[in-house]
Amino acid sequence: MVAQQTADVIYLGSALSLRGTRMHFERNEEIFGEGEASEYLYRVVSGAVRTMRFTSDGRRQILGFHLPGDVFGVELGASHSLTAEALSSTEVVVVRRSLLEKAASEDPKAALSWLEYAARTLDEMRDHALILGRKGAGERVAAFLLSISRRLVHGQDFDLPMSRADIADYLGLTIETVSRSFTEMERQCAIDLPSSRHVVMRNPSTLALAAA
Amino acid sequence: MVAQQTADVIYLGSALSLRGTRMHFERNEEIFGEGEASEYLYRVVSGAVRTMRFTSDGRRQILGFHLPGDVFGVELGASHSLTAEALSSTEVVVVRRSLLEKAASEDPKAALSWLEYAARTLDEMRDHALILGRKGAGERVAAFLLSISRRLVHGQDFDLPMSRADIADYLGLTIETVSRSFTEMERQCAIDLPSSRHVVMRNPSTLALAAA
DNA sequence: CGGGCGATTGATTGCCTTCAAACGTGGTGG
DNA sequence: CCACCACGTTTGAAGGCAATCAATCGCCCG
Repeated sequence: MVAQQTADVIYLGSALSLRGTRMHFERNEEIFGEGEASEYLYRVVSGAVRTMRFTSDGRRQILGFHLPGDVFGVELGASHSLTAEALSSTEVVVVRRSLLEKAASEDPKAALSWLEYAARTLDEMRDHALILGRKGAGERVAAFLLSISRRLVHGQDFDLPMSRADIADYLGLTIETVSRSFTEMERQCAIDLPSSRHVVMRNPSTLALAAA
Repeated sequence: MVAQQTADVIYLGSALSLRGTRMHFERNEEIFGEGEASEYLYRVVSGAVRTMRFTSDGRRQILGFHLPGDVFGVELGASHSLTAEALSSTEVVVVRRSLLEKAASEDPKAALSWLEYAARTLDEMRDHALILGRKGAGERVAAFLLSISRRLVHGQDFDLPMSRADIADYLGLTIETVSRSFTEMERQCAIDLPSSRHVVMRNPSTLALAAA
């Protein structure tokens, strides 16, 4: 089907698209590991992915969540600088890294599109550093919910693709603190939690205020 | 002098160099502000620079320190996404942004060099996010000292170009906690502090251990 | 010599973590 | 179909680490 093929493309920046093929990963399956040769870049079709880095003693910092439509795993160096795992059963499009390199080395527009993607990623990481360095637990969780709900576009309720542990490791908190923040926001009528993964945005402005 | 002119070049990545001119900034002087049109990119000749972002209520997160030789202020978008200030009397080379854009749009090698720079910056920011999200005060300060000493290349002692407040806002801590961490490391004979800005690395391996 | 600012040190508070237990839900096997 | 188990989540209690509040120190400059 044409529609199917249209979906199997990775758009990087505004002027670079690459045709790829489908792959599937199960929940918690590693897509690539830190230090591994980077053979492919990826786009999430369905499901979700976490990318992360570890301290020498095993503490985990999740650096990004990748939702349907998002591109991840793009490396300039020979090996991956992050580890990526599927949050749930996940469908991705993969494109050989060599195709990207070829396009970028032949066409400045392609290279600039790649750069566009890198710049956006960097900007997001800087915002995250601001959150990690200077915000309290409630502010972090509120900002997280706003960010995820915005990215999942739907109306005012959505399903979180990740566990409390994942959220905690993304926000530099513990599972318990994340859980308590959720409970507190429910008490303030900012959100509803009909189940632990399902969030209803009852009062986004309260949430925005809490995110400072 | 030829030597002087050689210094007035910004090297971005491995294959892109741009000739620029000198500018001078005083201590705490703003070099550019978040949201301002980005007209130039910069390289530190002498002195040092901090780049930072603020929360809506004014808390500051320093995202990077830029030491002699370092490039900063490179933007892809029309405006700066950070604020930059001189840490002390600072000499920089500035290059018009349009020159970079022209080079990158004409030559894929130039664009890839720019990308190389962006990728390195992103990688550093990810490491910093790991520190901010998952490390304790002592670990943060130890990692900071190791990083700065490595970048200042000299032997085993050096002058910190930034205040305790700057270090605190970089590491997501308070002035007092940074100060106490320094004192504690001195007590453990990992460093000496003949003055508050002068650090002697007495035992880098102890420091490396403390950085976990 | 005096003033001001940055750094250090001390005392106390408070937020988040840690430890612990109970709860709920989804999945499996009887 | 239901009982049971496992795992993720919530909730509670206690502790610890860094923040805050406060005072002193030391140094650079006028």
